[in-house]
Amino acid sequence: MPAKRKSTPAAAEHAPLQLEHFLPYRLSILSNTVSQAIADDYQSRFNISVTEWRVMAVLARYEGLSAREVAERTAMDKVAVSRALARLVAVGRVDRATHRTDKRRSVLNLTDAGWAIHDVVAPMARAREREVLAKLDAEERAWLNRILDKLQKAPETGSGKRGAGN
Amino acid sequence: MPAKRKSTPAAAEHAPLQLEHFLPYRLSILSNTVSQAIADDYQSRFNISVTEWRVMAVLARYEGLSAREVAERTAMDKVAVSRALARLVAVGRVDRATHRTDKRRSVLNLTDAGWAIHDVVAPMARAREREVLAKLDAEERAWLNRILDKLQKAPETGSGKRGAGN
DNA sequence: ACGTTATAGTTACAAATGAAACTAATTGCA
DNA sequence: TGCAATTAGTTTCATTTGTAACTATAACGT
Repeated sequence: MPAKRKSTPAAAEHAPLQLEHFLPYRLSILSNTVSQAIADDYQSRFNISVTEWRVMAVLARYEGLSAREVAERTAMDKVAVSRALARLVAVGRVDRATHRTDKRRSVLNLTDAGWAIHDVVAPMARAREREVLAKLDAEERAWLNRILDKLQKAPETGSGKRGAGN
Repeated sequence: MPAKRKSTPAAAEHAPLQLEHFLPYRLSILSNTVSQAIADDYQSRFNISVTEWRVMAVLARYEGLSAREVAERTAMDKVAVSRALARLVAVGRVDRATHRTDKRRSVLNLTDAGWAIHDVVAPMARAREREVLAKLDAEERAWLNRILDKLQKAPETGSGKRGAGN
């Protein structure tokens, strides 16, 4: 053991992680960068959060969903969905009715105002995605798709919590 | 326009996003799944957060950093680092001294207790990463690396906030 | 030397998030 | 029927996080 250890590139006996090559860390940075870039676009303009936008996005695709179904399709938990919906209904972007035969369930739809926002934000989001993907060539994009599919599959039998983290 | 619109796969005129094919969304899910899987390991056992772990990881690699340098290397903002350090110092996992010539700066190092935890957690984290990567073959892993490098480069000239989101 | 500006880090407050408890309606089944 | 167990959704409370303001020290320009 060296008597005097120099400051900067240290501590080899402990095999420290190199964060910059560590997959979870890199994914986290990338995911945040990309999501933020998109959110910056609409957050200021429409005062809408990522959570809210995701709810609107699924309601645009599937009309008349219940809150639970929204939660499933957004990979958010039901409390987060409940809160997002409360705000969206309050500002008149989503219409909430009660299911005819099951009075526990709500029946959710975008209002005209909701659609109007959707029709601005969705193309913006797509454009941003395109910008990001433009850094890759066609072959790389194909591999990325394939890799994401494989990584998302088979959540390794065990424990734990899942889900989107806005 | 159809007089009666069926409920489920709706609203084509509005070109809604398909979240499940939307890159930012997929990255977010994947990143959270992977980070959570690892965090589950150490969070319960050592009562340590992702933020704290990242700080410890860079201090393991570079001794004597200042808080600002830790922030740079973890891609976290300085407030988050300050808070993580406060806890780490409080529980005796990090030692904080003051820089000789610049009394604003702190000089941070893992304590023995900090190293002990590091030496358990780092191999666990690496093992989890290996589990995730085991879903890919060697070729896919190579592409993934290359793709992540390219995506992380050139944060598209513009605006915005960056950073890791624990 | 001295005031201005910049930098390191912390604190205070508001908003977002997560976990658990809770209400209400529905289902299953004895 | 009638009651225990489920399911949908909300509320409450504690914790976390983000933003801005703040303190202290150092650097810069004259």
